[in-house]
Amino acid sequence: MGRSLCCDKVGIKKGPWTPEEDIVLVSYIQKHGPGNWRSVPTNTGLMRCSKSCRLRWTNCLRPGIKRGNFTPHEEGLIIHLQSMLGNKWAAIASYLPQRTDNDIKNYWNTHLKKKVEKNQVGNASIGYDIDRARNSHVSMLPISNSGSSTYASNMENISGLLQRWTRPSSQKKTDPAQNQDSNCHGFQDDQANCDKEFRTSVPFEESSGTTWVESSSDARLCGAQQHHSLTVLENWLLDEAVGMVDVTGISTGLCADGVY
DNA sequence: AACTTGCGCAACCGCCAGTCG
DNA sequence: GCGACTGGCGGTTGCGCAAGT
Repeated sequence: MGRSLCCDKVGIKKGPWTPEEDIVLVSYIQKHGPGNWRSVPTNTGLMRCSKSCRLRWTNCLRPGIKRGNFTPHEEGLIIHLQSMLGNKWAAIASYLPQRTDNDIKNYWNTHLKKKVEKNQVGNASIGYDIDRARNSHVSMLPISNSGSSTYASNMENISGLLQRWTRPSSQKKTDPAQNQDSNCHGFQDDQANCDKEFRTSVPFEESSGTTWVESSSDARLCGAQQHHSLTVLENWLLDEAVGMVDVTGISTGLCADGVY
């Protein structure tokens, strides 16, 4: 159409995100919520295009993302869904709320595609009841609503996740059943795997007091920098919570009601 | 120990659909 | 109805690391 792409603008930074950039982005979204990505670079001072910010958030920083190996159930589900839906990764990802479409796409391209081609994993007997899978996430997934809506981008999901995210740590510790529901997608077999995930709570300062923000810490950040980023981010958040750090004037914290 | 190869995955690119004025 | 614009999606690239030689 002749218009320039956002990423073509002069001064737009590309490449891997730094921990500092992650902090700024997370802080902003904590405060304003995801969405209106166009305003994110402007309001945060990040030298990134809006698309890059959205991608970083949805693929790496948003709460509830599960990292690590795919379980046999997840694997089977992806194969089954791929055979049914084709390369509709966003649609497939809606059945695996802990996984991003990018993760699923990468896993398919690097593992499952070869497996299927070699018939190491048969199409038959995957054993998944798709309706059951869908219903198990009915409160989180927008599948039946609009075709363009996906898990990763759905405001209800984000706010829902953050509502769980902001559960006081004391409640979390004393209510294991609730612990499971947010990050496990309903299959009992997978719950065992979810239980293995190491989870932490990071305190956030909030206008009305301290909110405990929980996140799955197995690998919330991405790539080789993830461990470093995680450490820096958590340390910063801890420091921020006690007023030791002030980065770019952006205060961390959730909206008063804990929802965007 | 040095080099090569393959893999995993974050990030980018380009297109499309939806929305708004 | 139309064009501008934004957000979302799928395909692809390229970097970093681990395994192999």
